[in-house]
Amino acid sequence: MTAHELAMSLRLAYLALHRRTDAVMAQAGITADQFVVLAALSEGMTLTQSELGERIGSDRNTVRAMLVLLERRGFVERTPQPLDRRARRVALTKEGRSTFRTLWRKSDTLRQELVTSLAPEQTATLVQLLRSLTASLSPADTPATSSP
Amino acid sequence: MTAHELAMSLRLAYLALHRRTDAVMAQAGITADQFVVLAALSEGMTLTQSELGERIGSDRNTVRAMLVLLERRGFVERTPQPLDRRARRVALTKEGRSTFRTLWRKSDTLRQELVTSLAPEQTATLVQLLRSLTASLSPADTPATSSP
DNA sequence: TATTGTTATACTCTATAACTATA
DNA sequence: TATAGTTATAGAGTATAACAATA
Repeated sequence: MTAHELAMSLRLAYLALHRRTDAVMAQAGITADQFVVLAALSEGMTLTQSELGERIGSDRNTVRAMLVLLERRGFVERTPQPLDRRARRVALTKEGRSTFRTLWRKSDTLRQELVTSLAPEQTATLVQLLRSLTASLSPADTPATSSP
Repeated sequence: MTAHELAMSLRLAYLALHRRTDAVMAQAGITADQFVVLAALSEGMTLTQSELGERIGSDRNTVRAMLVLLERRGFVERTPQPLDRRARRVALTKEGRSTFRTLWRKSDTLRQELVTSLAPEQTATLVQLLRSLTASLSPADTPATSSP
């Protein structure tokens, strides 16, 4: 099994999931990526835009573009962070929370489908392997690694 | 381990790989997705645009857009398929093959990095799990499945 | 009738670079 | 000096819909 086959299977799995997610989220006029933002914000605490970007794997410019769209729709709000006035805390609005709950419910079948062919330990294994993959690919690795 | 955590780890792994691939391919002025097209075409036989789309997980309009860009660069050529004159066979040009070989070589380190933290059986397991994931998400599953 | 590919069009995500303001 | 976010800009990938040619 080659690294290239791994790359391709990763691509095909991600794109399939992304399309199916898009199809569900389109009901509310948002995209799969925007749903990822809502989901990240729904997990309790508020985040700065940078922190949000780190969580969802998008850079600050991309994050801003998505937030502007979501703000326009009334799903998120950004308030100045008192402690560090360069930063802005991002949070779901009441409407954002409500919309997210609805979309979460409507995507329930999809999440079930996703793990339907996997035993519980297989899901755990898969997540673990994917995370170690992501760690291997962190940009800081690239330069000739020499640590004493 | 929840389905949502699986979805997120899949997203983060794919995006990390995509970015790293983009960085390598930028040397030749192409994108990670265009490299995927070249790789698919390099595997020997020529494909129709539809077949190509199926392999790389993109729809026919997207495929066309990418092929137009690659054709403009002189990396691929499309010739009428005699047997079915609606279709067009896509193939790498000489320059396309040469460029692909160079890029393949330059992305060697990246592929090594990708599997560096994985034992060989783990890579095989991962590919197998990802494929079964993709299969679970095939769009035909969605409607209330009732087959006699 | 169904399929392959094209045309026209639009939108989101993505990224770079230069900038402001805060730290 | 470095960081958080913005502005301006551009490009790629994506998708939908209507269409032509062919099967």
